[in-house]
Amino acid sequence: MSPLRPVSRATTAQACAHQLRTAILEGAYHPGVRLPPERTLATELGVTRVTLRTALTELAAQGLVEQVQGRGTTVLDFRRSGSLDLLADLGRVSTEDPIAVARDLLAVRRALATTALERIAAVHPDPRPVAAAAADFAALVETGGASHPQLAQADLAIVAALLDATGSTVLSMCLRPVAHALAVHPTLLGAIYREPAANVLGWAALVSWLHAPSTDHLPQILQLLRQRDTATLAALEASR
Amino acid sequence: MSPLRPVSRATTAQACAHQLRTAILEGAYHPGVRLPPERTLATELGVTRVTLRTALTELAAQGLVEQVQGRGTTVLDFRRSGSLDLLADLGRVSTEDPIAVARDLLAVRRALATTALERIAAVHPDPRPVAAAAADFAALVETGGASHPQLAQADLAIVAALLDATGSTVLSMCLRPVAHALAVHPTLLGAIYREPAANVLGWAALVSWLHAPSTDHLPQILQLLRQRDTATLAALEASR
DNA sequence: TGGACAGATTGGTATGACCATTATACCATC
DNA sequence: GATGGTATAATGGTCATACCAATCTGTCCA
Repeated sequence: MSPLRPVSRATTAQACAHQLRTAILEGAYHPGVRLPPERTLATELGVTRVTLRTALTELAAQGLVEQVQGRGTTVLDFRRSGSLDLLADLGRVSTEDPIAVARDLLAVRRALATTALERIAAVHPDPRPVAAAAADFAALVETGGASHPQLAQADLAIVAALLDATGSTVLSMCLRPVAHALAVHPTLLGAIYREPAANVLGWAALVSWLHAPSTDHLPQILQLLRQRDTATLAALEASR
Repeated sequence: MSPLRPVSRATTAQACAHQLRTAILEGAYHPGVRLPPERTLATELGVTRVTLRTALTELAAQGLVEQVQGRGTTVLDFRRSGSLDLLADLGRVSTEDPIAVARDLLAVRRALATTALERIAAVHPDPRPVAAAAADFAALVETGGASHPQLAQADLAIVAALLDATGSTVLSMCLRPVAHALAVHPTLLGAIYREPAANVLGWAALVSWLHAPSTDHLPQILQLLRQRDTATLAALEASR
């Protein structure tokens, strides 16, 4: 695998959106307060009003602000109306306890994974895509030089294959942002891939189950998952 | 509760976004294909390019399209990158089996509710906000004249109170859009509120558990939840 | 007290222009 | 034949300015 990644070319509007988003998530603007008028914000950020509005439209789509003509732009409570994409930013925000965020992300992932596996046991899908993705992950670990983000990327690919196997649009859309948030959580990756060989074993167990999925053997898989999550959290707590 | 709701005043850009969004969800534009150029779309929709761009920015934020300068606007696979807000639209889309969507929404809700209740059992939060919301719901049912959307609204309020009780930002953000999607699912409401008294009893059981939350009695609550979900699905299947 | 009106504030839309990136075809070089 | 450079067109990103539309606020008057 090449060590090169596509360079990221954020537009001006996305830079504005990023700055405003972190400001809101950090609590610089509390829910209910009004943002400065667009004309003011635009000059403060050194962009045109059109560009700023592009950024604000993005924030509105993410449920961070609400715009109404004549009144202004109001900050919303992202706990109530925020999009799940924000989970990825939540780990970086100083107002949230990163370990609590990690704990809840793991718990949600486990809950949804349980549902996904029950679904798989009911439909008996083709296990090969998942097996292939798991093999990629194992190969990546074997080489040894893979960075944590690279491992996370390969991990996400397995999850994606697993979700495709369920054939459920709803499950895919729910679980994927959670997995992504885990993969970009700043302090979590080290704990998750502390012992990559264990991750490989975990996936291997899942893949072998996948070849003859039954709800009978499901508890063992889930037990393994829970053990790994608690171990991850313990490592996280220890490194605090 | 007043029967009046704030009137919706969609802007021109939101109308454009709505039209494009349903077109994509319906499959008029498949993932990977390019949308017509902005200048063309704008004239077709009878709006300025600025307004159209506002709509496209919203779609991009929802993970439906990707814009890159010089190349064009590409349709994405919303199963892979779509925001959870789209779940609410998914029930209306003809390409998805509404009953399958309902089944998965209920399953996800149950899985996340389980996690939330485990969390509540650990922290013993103040049960009064949830009890108050449940009382509102019961009162609404008692009057008899409440419409299904009104009941759904009151139901959402209970879920919101429950999520606030967990104190978990992640859980709130994950479960709320699912609950909202259930509340606006076109064919589901009738099945859910077929026997509103049963809903009241279910919430009452939850509230009483909430006063002395323990993981020991949790399975009974969850069993009740599962029974109600299967009954709802059965009613849905029967009315097909 | 309450309603009507005027003005200021603020977000929404329209025009027109120009910049930056991408894709494509063509050509020169090796 | 493959590689790399270059011109050109297509397309999204940004800018500047103006005006429309909804909301808020204060004032005045009945």
